[in-house]
Amino acid sequence: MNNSVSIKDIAKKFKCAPSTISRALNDHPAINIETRKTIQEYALKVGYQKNTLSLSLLNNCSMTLGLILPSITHYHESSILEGMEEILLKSGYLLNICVSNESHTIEKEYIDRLLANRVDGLFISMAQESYDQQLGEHIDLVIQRSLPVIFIDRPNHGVASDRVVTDDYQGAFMATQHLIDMGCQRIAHLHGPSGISVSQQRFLGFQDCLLANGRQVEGDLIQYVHFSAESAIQATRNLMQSAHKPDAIFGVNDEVCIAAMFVLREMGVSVPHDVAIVGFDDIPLASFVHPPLSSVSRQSRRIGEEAAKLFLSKKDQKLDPMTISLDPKLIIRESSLRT
Amino acid sequence: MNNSVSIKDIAKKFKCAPSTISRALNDHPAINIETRKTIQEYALKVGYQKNTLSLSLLNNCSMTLGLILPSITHYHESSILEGMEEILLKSGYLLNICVSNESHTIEKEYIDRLLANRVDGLFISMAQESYDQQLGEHIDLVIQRSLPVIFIDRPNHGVASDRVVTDDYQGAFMATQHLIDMGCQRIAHLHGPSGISVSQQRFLGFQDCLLANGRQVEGDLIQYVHFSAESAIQATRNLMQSAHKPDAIFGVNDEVCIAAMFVLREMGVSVPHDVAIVGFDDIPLASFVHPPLSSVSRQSRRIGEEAAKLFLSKKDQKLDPMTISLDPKLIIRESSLRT
DNA sequence: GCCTCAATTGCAAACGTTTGCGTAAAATAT
DNA sequence: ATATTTTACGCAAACGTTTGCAATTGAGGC
Repeated sequence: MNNSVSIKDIAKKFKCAPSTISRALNDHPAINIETRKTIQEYALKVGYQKNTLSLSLLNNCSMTLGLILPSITHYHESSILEGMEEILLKSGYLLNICVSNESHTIEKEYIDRLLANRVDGLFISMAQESYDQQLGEHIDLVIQRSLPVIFIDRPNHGVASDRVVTDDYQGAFMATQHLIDMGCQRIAHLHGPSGISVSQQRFLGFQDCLLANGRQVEGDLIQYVHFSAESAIQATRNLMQSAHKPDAIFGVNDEVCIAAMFVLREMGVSVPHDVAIVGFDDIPLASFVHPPLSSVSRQSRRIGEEAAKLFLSKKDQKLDPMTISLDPKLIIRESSLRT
Repeated sequence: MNNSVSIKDIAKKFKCAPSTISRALNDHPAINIETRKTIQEYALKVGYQKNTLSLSLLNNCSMTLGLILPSITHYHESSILEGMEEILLKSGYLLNICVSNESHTIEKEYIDRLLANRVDGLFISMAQESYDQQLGEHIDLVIQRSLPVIFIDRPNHGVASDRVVTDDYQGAFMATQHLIDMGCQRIAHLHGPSGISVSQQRFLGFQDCLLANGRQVEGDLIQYVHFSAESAIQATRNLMQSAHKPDAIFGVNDEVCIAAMFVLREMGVSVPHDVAIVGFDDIPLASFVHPPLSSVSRQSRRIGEEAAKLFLSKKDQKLDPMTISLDPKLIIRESSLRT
């Protein structure tokens, strides 16, 4: 069944000790240069491949990391993964990917498996269930074992921890201010799932910007959605059917905004003339929908890169918990441009 | 640095042999029921976590699989991953994710690492570089070690192997036939990167459908693009600036079609009236662009599920190489509906 | 011929866990 | 009281690799 050849096998062929083979393959100078070459050539020929598992066991270091995400199908999440991969590739690590599907149970299960496999570190964006119910003990346990844990996007409650995030608050503030600058009077918000940090921060930035401009958040201009386009359909209809129609919408992400634009078009409402729109994430298609969607870019790929770099530096030296907050950029396109 | 407690540590506390602890934790009946409980409670208290690495070494089975993809940011790829995860979660496996970025060098490097970590199986969608240059030896080597390898989307050249794919040919045929049925006379194709199976199959389906309807592929109606929206901008302009303008476009994926619609709108060309459009993949946003995009759905998530299931069944019993081909579904929306 | 030194290679332990087999003690049967 | 079974646990090997230390060999100096 398994054809893999071990150092012991090679040792038998050469009638010598495994230690000699090991040294020869690692080019140890104590081994005769010709012996080395012969052994190396033979190893190549028979396709010897080092078994890292034994080393992991010996050195207590598996060169493997874990990444737990609530989902992976959104551009933001998969970009994080790609950024992370790019850095880790150079450093010799492998990445275990785990999709929690926002479930606390699954998240716990994955953490168990990752710990059992002795990953050297853990990147995690907490499941909504864990976050809502403040179920962080399973993660605290990990941290207590002095295993590096780096939070992505969604922080752990209370506990000081390493984090890489975009400043969602600032991004939302910028987006809202832009809509105000465009002369919008009644700015609605498609609010993400409650309990999730990202939703909360974006709402807060939205709210504080209104207050800073001497306005109030009006309850009937807030509609809750999930992160999917579908969920924004009814929400947008609700907004437009109320007595107090909005003349702008700030959405929790681009998908819900594109869905909103779809509904507005159906209703004969013009974007940006009647309703201006700004989204969040700046997905690649944002430039190509009609009208092109203004959006807050959160440098998704860089989040992954920075998280990976943070792990690498924490591995080398003991550092206090830190938060890396990336600046969002407002990309203005037609959907919010009023002349 | 490492706080993890081992069976040996527990054995010392209880002044007994490690084997006793092992058996107690595994609820072996040979161990006194009360001893068992005491040990189990203690293990729980000190947070004992089984070290799977030692077992992997012992049993030659790591309960870890590898997934190598050219990229992960497209909906199709991340959906495959999610489908795979769902099945593997139940079976106790972990998944190592590797993004080759279409590079042969990186792909080889990742395969090396995965082999060194003794993954129990490998899912791979070959990098374009490997595919173009017929560089498959690194993968053949893996198969020779009787390590299960399952190809996703892009098959290995020649060699009989396990595959899970969508029938791209059939999907393209259906899409083209639909455009013909809608009365389109000059159907253009935004052709994906050459050398990639997916591009080739879709072109072949397109071509054969034209032939089956007594038509020919016309060279100036074929434009090459990458899988990104950006790459379709110029390609679409080229199509529309030629003397022989198309009245329909079949695109290699939805992104290029949405970009094409963007260009057509700029040029004042009406979709579907002047140009009908059908894409491929049926990404979630396809329903929400204007006009809603007709597209061939390829059940991305199911590809991942079937691949995972195929691995599980191959693990249990020796099976001949097989190809699982999933039927594509044509989803007709406004972008191709001519009345 | 003896001592020293360098050049090579081997030995054994270690990482954490499981498991077949052996063994001691206790319980039961005769 | 002896023989037999049952109960409960320990021993040691195994997985593959590295590494400090010991050991062997040969050459060279005297």
